[in-house]
Amino acid sequence: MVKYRHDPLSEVFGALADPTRRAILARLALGETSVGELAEPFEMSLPAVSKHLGVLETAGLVQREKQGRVRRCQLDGRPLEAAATWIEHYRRFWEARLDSLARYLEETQAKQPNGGKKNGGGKRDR
Amino acid sequence: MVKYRHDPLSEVFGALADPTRRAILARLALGETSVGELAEPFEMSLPAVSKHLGVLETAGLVQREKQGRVRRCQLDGRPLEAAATWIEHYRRFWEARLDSLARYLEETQAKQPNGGKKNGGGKRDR
DNA sequence: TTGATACTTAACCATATGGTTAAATATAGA
DNA sequence: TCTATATTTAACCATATGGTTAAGTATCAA
Repeated sequence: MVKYRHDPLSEVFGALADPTRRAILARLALGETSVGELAEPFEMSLPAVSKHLGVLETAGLVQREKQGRVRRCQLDGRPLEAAATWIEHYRRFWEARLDSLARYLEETQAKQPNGGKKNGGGKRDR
Repeated sequence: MVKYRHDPLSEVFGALADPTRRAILARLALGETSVGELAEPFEMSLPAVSKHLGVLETAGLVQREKQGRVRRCQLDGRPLEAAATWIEHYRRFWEARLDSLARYLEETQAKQPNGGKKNGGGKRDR
């Protein structure tokens, strides 16, 4: 159907949306390794890990470099920056709305000495 | 095949891995709206938007609340926190490795007055 | 009660994703 | 040159995703 030309942000978030790939990044954060070494702790075939590496690579999070018959993989954290920026932006937005709600509640309480309760002494339904 | 019980982090990152859904969150950051209002700017059917909202809702990023025949949708930024924390962790790791590389290069340059070049005056191939 | 409005659910389709095994490729080493 | 090692590519499968249209449900309003 091809709805959008793969945008970088979607690729990065998509790459992070899998526990195996996050584990691979976790391992790679400790230092570079070969594909085989990387695949060893996982209960899946080597081709499966190789595919995950492919996803991480097209997202720009991993670089594979051929050294003899071994491929050394290393983390590239740069694409995480855009992702972090995006998240932080909306997180801040949301927190700002929370803050304004808190301010509103404080003001309401300041004006209504009963503690801000609406419908102060009325009957409650259950 | 069902490989893992949907973990929250994968759901959040998966929800963010689509431009339509990110646009929905962007709209919702400005304040709550109905589903119809939310769907209006998108070139897709209402059911499609409703499905996207479903994805965002199961990721905990959006809450839908029935008010009469209208559904008010609002952003919930809380799940973004875990996502931001995860990303920041690995970003820092990567930056730390960059820093230690930079330190290494500086040290190398300090010891080798030729500017840190290996193979100082030798022939270059190619 | 009847109809319009605001959605959601169902059924369907094409493509993507995540896995498998088997075969291909490239290089190191005997 | 032959063989073992490291990894990718190919072919395949089941399920997930992102979209569609059509039908269903709930509520407001005449």
